[in-house]
Amino acid sequence: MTARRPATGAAVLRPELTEAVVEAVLAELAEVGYGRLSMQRVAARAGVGKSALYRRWPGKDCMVVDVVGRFGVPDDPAPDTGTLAGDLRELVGGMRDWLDHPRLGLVLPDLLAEARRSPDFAAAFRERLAGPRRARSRAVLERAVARGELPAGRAGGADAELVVDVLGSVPFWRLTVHGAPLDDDLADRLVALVVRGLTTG
Amino acid sequence: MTARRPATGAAVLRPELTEAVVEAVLAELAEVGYGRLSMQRVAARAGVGKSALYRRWPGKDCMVVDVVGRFGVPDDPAPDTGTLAGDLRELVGGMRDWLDHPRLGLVLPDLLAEARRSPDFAAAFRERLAGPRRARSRAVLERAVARGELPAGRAGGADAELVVDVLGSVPFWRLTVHGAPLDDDLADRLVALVVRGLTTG
Amino acid sequence: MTARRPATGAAVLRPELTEAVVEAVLAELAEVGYGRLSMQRVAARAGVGKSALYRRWPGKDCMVVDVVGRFGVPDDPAPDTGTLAGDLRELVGGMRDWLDHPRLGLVLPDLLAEARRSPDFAAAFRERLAGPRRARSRAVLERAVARGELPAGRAGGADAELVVDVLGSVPFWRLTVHGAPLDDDLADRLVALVVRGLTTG
Amino acid sequence: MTARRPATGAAVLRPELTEAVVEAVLAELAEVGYGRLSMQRVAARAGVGKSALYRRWPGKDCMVVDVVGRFGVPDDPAPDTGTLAGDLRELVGGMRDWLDHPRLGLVLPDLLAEARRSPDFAAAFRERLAGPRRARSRAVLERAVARGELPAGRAGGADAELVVDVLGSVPFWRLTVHGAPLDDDLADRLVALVVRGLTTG
DNA sequence: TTCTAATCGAGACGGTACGTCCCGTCTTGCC
DNA sequence: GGCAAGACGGGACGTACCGTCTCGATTAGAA
Repeated sequence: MTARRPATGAAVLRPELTEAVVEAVLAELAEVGYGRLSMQRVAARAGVGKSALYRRWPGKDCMVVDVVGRFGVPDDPAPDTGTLAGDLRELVGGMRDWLDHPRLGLVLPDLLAEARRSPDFAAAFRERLAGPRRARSRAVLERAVARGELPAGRAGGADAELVVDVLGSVPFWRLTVHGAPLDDDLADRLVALVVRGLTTG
Repeated sequence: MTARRPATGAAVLRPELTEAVVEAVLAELAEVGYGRLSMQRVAARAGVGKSALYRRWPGKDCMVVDVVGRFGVPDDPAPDTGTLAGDLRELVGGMRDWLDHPRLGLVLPDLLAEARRSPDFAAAFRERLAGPRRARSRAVLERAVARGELPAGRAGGADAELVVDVLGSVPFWRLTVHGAPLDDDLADRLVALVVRGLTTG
Repeated sequence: MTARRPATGAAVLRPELTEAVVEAVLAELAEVGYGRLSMQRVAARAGVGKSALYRRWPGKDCMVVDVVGRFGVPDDPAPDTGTLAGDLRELVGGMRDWLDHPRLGLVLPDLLAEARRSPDFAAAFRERLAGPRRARSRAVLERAVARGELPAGRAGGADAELVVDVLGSVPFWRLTVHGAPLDDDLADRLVALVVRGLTTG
Repeated sequence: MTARRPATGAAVLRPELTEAVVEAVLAELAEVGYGRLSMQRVAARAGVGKSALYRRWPGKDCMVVDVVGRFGVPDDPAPDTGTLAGDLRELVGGMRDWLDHPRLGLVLPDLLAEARRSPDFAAAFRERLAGPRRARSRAVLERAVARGELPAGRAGGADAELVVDVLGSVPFWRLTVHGAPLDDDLADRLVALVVRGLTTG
């Protein structure tokens, strides 16, 4: 589920071709989705031969995971606005924007569907895409405990896990089931609900 | 205003064949998913000709939506355990069991992915599958308001919408992203989080 | 290879439907030919149900042979102009006109092709179509012998057989291989050639 | 001005596959004829994929014309026995043998029928099959004129055209309408008839 | 510099599925 | 029982891709 490396230094896969292919894969994914993505069309769109694709990846699955993996992880560190609510708002907003991205947004549901069936795919997905985002959310919660905003017991363990899921799943669900991204009002209400849920009782 | 009768002669689609096809579609969906589902395999599995399929549905998309729609709506009414927490636990558990169903569970992510791209598909999905489930959740919240467990202002409007999303999306997210269904402990914690979020502040 | 007759007199095949079907068969044959003729289209064109066709004939082959047989035999007797050359001109002209008929002309090559493969078809073809025309030609030759225009020995036996073939095959060949009917000049030359061939030596 | 070479890379249609397909087409044509010839059966019989067929020809029509065209032209030059009658006997015998060929013989009527309806087909048929054979017949007649056996005026123009038709059409007609090839006696009589027709008057 | 080995495009290869059309049979309900 | 309407299983059509494989041309490191 990852890119091949050349065996010896004799002739190296030309990186500009790889880039062209990556661009083409993203464009095709956005337009027709994973299921209807065709290696032939990707190759044609990138202006390369089919063999250039199969030389880099063993198949469609791996190619897509690898390509999407290159663009899924946010480069910036976890938000730090000084308050839990502020940080959560940032997280939810970031998730929403990622999902609504004109290129990547349409792809995530495809990947989830594929992951539900293929364990390899699921593992790659968790490692490359879900994992890094979850780590950012955890960091926010831990910082809130450190600041004393949250009781350590509740936010540190299973509840943290749960909140991480809520922050990821609700923006996804709104976009997919309702066909429109989570608006600012609902995002604020979601953050407020979670904060109240974590800090009371 | 009744169902249209043919002018003369009978030639009605034989219902036992429709049932056989529906069974075959579910089985194929569970095994290979929507993307790799093949009409000819469905026909062969059901022991019918391909034309029997195309006589009933104009294509793969419609067939799958229709077939899944027949099994997506729970027959039983909204749970009524007497307490909001109890009702929510029922809802979350029902959602989890539906998603984890050996036949339907594997299909939902496929449908979401398809819905994200095709507006027709999305509309059918919302009407046949998402809508009825959301109505059940709303009924639970309204009953809690009627019982005085929830303040009317909060549970009636946008917050209710939000909670309905949380109840649906988290079980889905656990199963899809983590590859394992929401366990009882997490389900309880989710319900508790939501109840605290709704009743405090 | 012939039409079915009703077993008993209880309910009789309605003759006006038969006529409509025959018309439709001829029209379809002229337009698309035997190979691409479809029972469905014939039934639709005739405004009847498919079962009306299969109730009258066991299949496509028989239906076409029967229909064409109804129109292939010239009603008028063998020509009698008083001279062999005149009679032959009439025969060749009649053959040419029949082959060039807007409805039947396009069908004969289809029937020949079918006959080459199916002995039943060939027998029906010979009996219904080829036989009557050959009889007319033979009558002309016999009359020429009776008039003393031809020596009995030559025109009576194998040579007559041969001439009958020449008179039928050449107009067919011109039309089919050259795509244009035998013109008057060539028809005259053909007759002259045959007459010289028969009367000299 | 040589054959065009591909810009880069090879990927040339493998000739041994073409040969296998040609063999399969001939075999299927002989067995079931043009109308019932099926591309998938041809492919299966040749042991190739269907796409190998469509890569070579755009459809059934073209494939059959091309395949038959490869085998329709006699390699040997026009016969030259020294006498007109001898040459004509050779021509008629050759035509009869070609039509009675276990593979090609059954196909010609199919082709004629198709040609009668499709001008493209007819043109291909005339160019590839009929044309070369007619040229051979014409050469024989011209040689007879050169030898002084025939008067130039008669054999050179329209009468030659006619004789060429007679020589082709009669063997075809016997085989197709009577179901049996022209026997030697009738062939001799036909030649005699034509020679008398050409040399007298 | 020459040799050599891998990459490059192009595309043929055997397959599989698509959705459409038609086959000949069979069933149903009206006349 | 004739009849229309049309569902039924089957099968061929021509198209689009799949993943593999084979070409000749190009290119770049190792000898």
